[in-house]
Amino acid sequence: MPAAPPAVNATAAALLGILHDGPRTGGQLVAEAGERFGAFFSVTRSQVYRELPALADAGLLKPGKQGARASQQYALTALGKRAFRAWLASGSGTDALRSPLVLRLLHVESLPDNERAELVQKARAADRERWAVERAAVAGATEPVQRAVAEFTVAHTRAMLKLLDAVSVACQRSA
Amino acid sequence: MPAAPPAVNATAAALLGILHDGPRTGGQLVAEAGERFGAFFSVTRSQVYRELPALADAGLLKPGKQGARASQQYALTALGKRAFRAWLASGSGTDALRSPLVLRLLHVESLPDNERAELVQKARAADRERWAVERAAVAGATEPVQRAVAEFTVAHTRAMLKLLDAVSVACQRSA
DNA sequence: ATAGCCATGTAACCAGTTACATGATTTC
DNA sequence: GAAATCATGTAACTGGTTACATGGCTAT
Repeated sequence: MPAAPPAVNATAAALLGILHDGPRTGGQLVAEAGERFGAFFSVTRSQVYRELPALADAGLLKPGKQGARASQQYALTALGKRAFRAWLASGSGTDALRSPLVLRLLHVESLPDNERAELVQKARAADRERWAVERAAVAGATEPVQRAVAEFTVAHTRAMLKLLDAVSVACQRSA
Repeated sequence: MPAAPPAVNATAAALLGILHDGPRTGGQLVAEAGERFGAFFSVTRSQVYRELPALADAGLLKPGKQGARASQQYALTALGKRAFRAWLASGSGTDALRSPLVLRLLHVESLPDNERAELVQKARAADRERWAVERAAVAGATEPVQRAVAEFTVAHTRAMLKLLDAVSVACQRSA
């Protein structure tokens, strides 16, 4: 049997996933990661540019042609494909939510009215916008799994909006 | 006007929040953080033990009595209270979700049947358990804000369960 | 041609995680 | 009283973020 592929982290796996659809350059990966799973998995430019050379060193990617502006194309290798498959199967169960915003909301009653209102309003505006984008993604999804994932992100954002509403109401009442 | 309190990160803020209810030792903080907001904001022991001396150095906490087993009590200072208030108001809008599990689900159709089933099953079992705990928390919540937050976590977990179901169905269909 | 701009890539920093040492407490 | 155990605390490492340098493209 072939040597076990090296273990990769979630960020690297995200990139390997995209590279299944063909070679990409760093900037393209950043953009595509944002589009495809920005709603439930954030990836930053710097992470991408740090991972790519490391993955190439590990033999999971093969550097390809140089593009414009010194951009470097990378292509998936066979080992890279196997590393991705291994990551997929190595399910770490559920993953923890970590939301500073909710933490703030828990203590929001100790804020003066104006600051509290601003906090809630800003969060609500941001989430409303997110929500619209995510609903559009649901409408545009054709594959059933992609559609289900899109619906998940919509549900998540809707839950947050509901929370913000409830907090808003609770504070008015206690005022 | 008084000097601006030092900026703190979300982890530190979580601890400062708890310490509003009285002095605590490191271990107590770990336990209480897990109970109070483990469902939406994870805090690990090591983070706590690194933050506490740093916060004391910054003057946000004041070391108190030594407890059993060399455990050190810390109490909130006036500066600490102001730093917490400042953190509360410095709302960074919405926070990004980062879920390796969803990332896996997106690609789950490329896994062999048995591995796919195991991944989905394990996640489902873990989430079902979480869900039960969270619903109990809703039932036990008396304060309206706390209740709304608890309901948010329930909604989040329910959305994840729904996603897992949908993925499961989609895969059966395509098999 | 040149000035500004924007994509690319780099490096230093900060936060989160994992794995390990230490010593008090409890149990036999 | 000795051994095992478990809470406490520490240290090293990995991953995520922020801030900066560089150089090709574009528009005037």
